Amino acid sequence: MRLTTKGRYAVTAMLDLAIHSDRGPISLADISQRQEISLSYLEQLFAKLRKNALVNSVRGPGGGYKLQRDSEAIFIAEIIDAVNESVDTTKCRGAGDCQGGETCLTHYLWEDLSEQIHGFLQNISLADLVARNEVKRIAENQDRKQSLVADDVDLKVLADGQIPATTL
Amino acid sequence: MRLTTKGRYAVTAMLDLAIHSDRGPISLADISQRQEISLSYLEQLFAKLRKNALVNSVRGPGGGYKLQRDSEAIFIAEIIDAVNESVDTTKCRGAGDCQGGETCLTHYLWEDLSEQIHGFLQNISLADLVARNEVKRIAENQDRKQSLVADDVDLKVLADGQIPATTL
DNA sequence: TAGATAACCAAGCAAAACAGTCAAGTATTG
DNA sequence: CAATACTTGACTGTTTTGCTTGGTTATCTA
Repeated sequence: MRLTTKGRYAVTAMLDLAIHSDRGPISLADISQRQEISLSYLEQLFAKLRKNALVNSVRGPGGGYKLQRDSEAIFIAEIIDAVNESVDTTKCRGAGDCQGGETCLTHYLWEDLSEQIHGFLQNISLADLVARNEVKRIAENQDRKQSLVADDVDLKVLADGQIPATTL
Repeated sequence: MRLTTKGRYAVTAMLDLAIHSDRGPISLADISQRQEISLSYLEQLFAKLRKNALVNSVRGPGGGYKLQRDSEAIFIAEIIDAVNESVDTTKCRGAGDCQGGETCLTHYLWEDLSEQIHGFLQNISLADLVARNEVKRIAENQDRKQSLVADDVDLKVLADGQIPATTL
């Protein structure tokens, strides 16, 4: 599980796609303009997103990309994994390599932590983020009190921070 | 919030420190051997960890590094932030830059997500990772340099990837 | 059918980050 | 004082990022 700006770009682009999903296929040029990501870089990212069955492409005029599943069924971890092509290179693969065992020990601990992070991001869908977006926009346009309430809810969810025992 | 092998190395090294905290100062050479991280790379990492008040150094013979706080009070997010020196360069800093507003929206969403990940890792302490019964037992076994057979058994448990849900 | 559109593809490139080396220091202990 | 062990800084090679250029295909529309 890596987390770099590359994954950030991918998530941002996918969010843009989710937000405008009602408009039919969205061209990369549109996303490029809105999100200020270079077109060719988007092309590279979407090639990977497509290979990982996250988006569908429609060629020709009026074409573009669509989410392959509902935004409720696409999770952040998938997107990040898709563009990072995570080839997790743990030095000590398998039990045979480590004589001292200590290497295995902390490696294992890290792997575990990495899995937890992954599980965490696997529980956040694009729809979750879009829903927030709309809450935020509505709040900005209309009432401040609503915004505060929504923020409170979010923060509570955040502060919870509990790792679901199921992931372990 | 970035998450790369660099942060992984740092967390691994800090874990090693936490595990052997009862032995007094731990030299980087020891960590280097156990965790298979180059000494000079460790030096760079620990320079940053020291600047961020996560470790203390003891110079001279028998010297090394110690955790500056209890392992219960050192959180994964701190370690990763320390070595990554996160200067998050969001393109649209402040609201003024974005005409369409959409850029701001998704940037905001990402920031929010990033904060969530950060908050998540801020809730996991070094002690949390170390204080798993099995792991602790394995560590003790390794320290005592028990028979190879025992090691094999332990390693098999490790490779299994099962963690008792009770730990977190 | 011609042409516009936009996905697809490949090669390459500059800058940054990563991972590590090397060498000359400085502080501490025995 | 000498050995140990951290400190500092400069330097190097590799990989990843983010992007450019220059195409080719597929598809829609006039």
